[in-house]
Amino acid sequence: MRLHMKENYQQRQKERYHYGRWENGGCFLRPLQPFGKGYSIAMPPPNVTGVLHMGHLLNNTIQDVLIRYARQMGQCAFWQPGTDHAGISLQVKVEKELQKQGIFTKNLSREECLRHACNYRDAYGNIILDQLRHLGVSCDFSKKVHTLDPAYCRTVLAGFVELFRRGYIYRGRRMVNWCPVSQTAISDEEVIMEARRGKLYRIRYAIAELSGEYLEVCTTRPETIPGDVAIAVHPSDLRHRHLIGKHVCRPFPKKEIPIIGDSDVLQDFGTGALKITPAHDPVDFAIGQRHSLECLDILNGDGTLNALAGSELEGLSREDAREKSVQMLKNLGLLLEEEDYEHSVGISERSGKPIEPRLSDQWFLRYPQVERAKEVVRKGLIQFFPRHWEKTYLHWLDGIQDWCISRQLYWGHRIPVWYPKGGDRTDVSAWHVSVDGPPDPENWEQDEDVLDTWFSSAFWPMGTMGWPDPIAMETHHFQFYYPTAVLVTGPDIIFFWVARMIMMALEFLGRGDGEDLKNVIPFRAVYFTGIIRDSKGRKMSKSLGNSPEPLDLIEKYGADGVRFGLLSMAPIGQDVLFDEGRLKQGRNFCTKLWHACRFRMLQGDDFLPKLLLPPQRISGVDAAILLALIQLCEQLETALKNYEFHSAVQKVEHFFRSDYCDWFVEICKIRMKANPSLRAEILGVQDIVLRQLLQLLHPFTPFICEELWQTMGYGEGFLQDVSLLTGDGLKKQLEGLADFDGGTTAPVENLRETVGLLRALKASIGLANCKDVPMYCDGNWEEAAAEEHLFILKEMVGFSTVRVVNSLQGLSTVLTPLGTFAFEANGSDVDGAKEREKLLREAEALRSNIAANEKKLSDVKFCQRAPAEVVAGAKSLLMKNQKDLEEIERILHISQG
RNA sequence: GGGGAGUUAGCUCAGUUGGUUAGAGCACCAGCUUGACAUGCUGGGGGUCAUGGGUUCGAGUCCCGUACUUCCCACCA
Repeated sequence: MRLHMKENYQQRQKERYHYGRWENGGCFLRPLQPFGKGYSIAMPPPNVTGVLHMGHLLNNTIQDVLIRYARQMGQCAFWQPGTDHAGISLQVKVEKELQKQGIFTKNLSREECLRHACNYRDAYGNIILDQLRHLGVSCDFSKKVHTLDPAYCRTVLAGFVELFRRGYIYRGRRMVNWCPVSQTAISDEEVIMEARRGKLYRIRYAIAELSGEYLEVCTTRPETIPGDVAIAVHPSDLRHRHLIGKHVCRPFPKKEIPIIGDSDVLQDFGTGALKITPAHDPVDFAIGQRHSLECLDILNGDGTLNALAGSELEGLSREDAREKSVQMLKNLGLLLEEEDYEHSVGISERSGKPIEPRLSDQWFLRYPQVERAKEVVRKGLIQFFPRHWEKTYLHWLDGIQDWCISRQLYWGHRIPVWYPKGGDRTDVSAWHVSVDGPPDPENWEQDEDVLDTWFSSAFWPMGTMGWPDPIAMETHHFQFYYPTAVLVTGPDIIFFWVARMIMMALEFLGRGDGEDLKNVIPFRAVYFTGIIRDSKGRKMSKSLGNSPEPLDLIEKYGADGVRFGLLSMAPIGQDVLFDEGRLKQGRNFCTKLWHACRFRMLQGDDFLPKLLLPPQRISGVDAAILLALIQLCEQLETALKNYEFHSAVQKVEHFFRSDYCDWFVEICKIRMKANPSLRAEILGVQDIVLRQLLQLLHPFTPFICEELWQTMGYGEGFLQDVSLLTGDGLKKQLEGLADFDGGTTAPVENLRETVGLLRALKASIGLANCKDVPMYCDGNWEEAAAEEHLFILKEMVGFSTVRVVNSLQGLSTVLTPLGTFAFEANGSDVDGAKEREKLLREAEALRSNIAANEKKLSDVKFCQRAPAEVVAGAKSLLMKNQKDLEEIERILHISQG
């Protein structure tokens, strides 16, 4: 009969309830009066256009774990949330949206465009943060910062102005990556090289001075022929060098162009001759510069060909123009061959279309503080977890190129540079560069470009804390909370973001060395999460449809379950193969935790542990579980210190399930039944464990812990505010409260091992469910230990009595740390033959181990060179094996009769 | 082309400075409605630690080579 109705934990209902309580209770607020030590994390601001994905869940779970743990450890914890205006990404989305309504932004003024974009941002911008609430994030929403907030804009512009003044920012006409779809320049990091299948065309140009002779050239881009201004060959190329100085006829538009010699041309590629289109290829551009060649730009901003390409190609897209020019070459008899050719093409990360190298006027940043940025990481001032990302970081900084920071968009921080109205824009001395603009704006025109989104993000940790405004820095407690403790992000933005934040902080917050640097760096550690992939290892993406909906998962498994599951599958240093089964395990863990607490409560209110009184003397299984608990605390401290969340979660789950529930609680039931007077003491120990467990688990599964903390009555107020004892602290506390036998747990371990061995024996001979069978022994067991634990053994294993007999012959026998025991088999092994075989195998294994160990110990080198404890270990193992073997031989001898 | 990471049970991964007989979870098989929990319990099978050398008394662990996987960077028209 069941005493109680089945009951289950109403997970999502409780989660919603507690999140509301926390927010209303101000749990997440940055402490008003900072005290002690500050611990802050700046959340990587999600894009306002973003959709919550699995990466956000993992990333924010980790940050939440860290910030909650810091709170428990009594630190002033502040988690700064925010959103990123998302530059191109938002502008593209707004324009698509407007197009549906028949509105085209090219017909609108900049102000009107901005208004639409702001509306869009305001409508969708907070969705993702709101979604994150379901996960239980404890960031201080009242301090939320958006990258286009007025205050943050001042940060960004001040950064620009100062970098300009210091000579790091300049304007120049350079070859940049042009996205013809978004019609803006993009940075090198936003270009993804992709292998694309195309054709390599072998074509020939007639040599003007030598009628009937041709120079052959290979190209993948025949549509750029109108932009050709020369053909280059290697000056020492015997096939071609006599042609240098002569000319070829460009077929369309018809023109004679020179043949030049340049050693950048690869002799062994294609025909060894390279057509030079300086406006549309970086290598060609460089060659063109060297030879003072004209730059013939035949493309419009949208990627179509312009009038310079000639009337036949003008207006065509790049793709159409390629087809057309191939046809034209064919017609002219100049196309010799086309072969399939796979080569890598630069693709715009945003539009997915090939970028176009384009010469244009742009703003560039020469990175400041490159060497010191390397140094702070190399010297461990900023620690990377996992460490190997250091190499990627350092390598990138080694080959760093100037960064094109201007974008031809309206959505973003507009470049704070003004030119005299109608004046010459190239005259730098006439420019006005300031955060607030010129006092007489009517006489000036502001630069049209905006800054790359990542430029604004580079100031995130300092900007959110008020930099550079001294008053704002004061109110944000910059001194107290900066630098942030840790940055939690993906390794894919190590260049985009991590490196740039470090350089900006070093540039602006001080130039000191040594100790000073500790207050300058933007974060003391960077934890790189893995990228979440599907079970087949593919990146999760919308197009593949392999990404589960995060909110559905939270509905299904609860926020606690999702958090626990995600952490358990996220080992340090590797990508995460997503497995929904883990989330289920997470939920199951929570359910079991709830039931374990429920069991405690069902023992009666009179024992409800307001005071947590342990027994006067703690020993035996009580001491063992408490020691394991202390050890668990220590393991968690280490794991969290090293950002080993995977290991933390695994350790706590193992302790709870295996040590506490399956072993300790089951024994408690037996002890309480056998000796009701021990009830209060036993439950007291359970309370100590459960209370500590709820605290330990709070960072990982905050909701259920809060719920149980309240129902169990373990403390007043919010769980997060109760200071968490370290393993050492807990040990001291226990020693202070009771006579705590923290000594050897060997007897309990022996008991546990014996239980396991006897259960296995019973199962293997078909007695798993028989509890009324006698257990036999022939008198050689360690009675003292057995007596103390006999009733536990009886119930845990399931036997009626111990029958001492003269011989174990014909019985199924097993060696245990507490002695040799036997059962009378049921059906499958009536004469004990099966177990005898097992014993024979065991004896065999023991003999070979003994032989190996004897050999080892007789080896003089081993005894001399191995450490003493290893030698001693081998000796004691040898002895144990010999003893076990003797015992088995004795049993086998007896049982063979 | 340069660099990183990896290869341990069917799957996902642990495995501390080299030291007893290599672990966990999932999956699988068998048994169990047991007074918290079947979202559970008990038991079980399953690994030549990718491969070839080397160092060592001793190698999953350290060194060198090879193969494969994967990521990043650069890029030849």
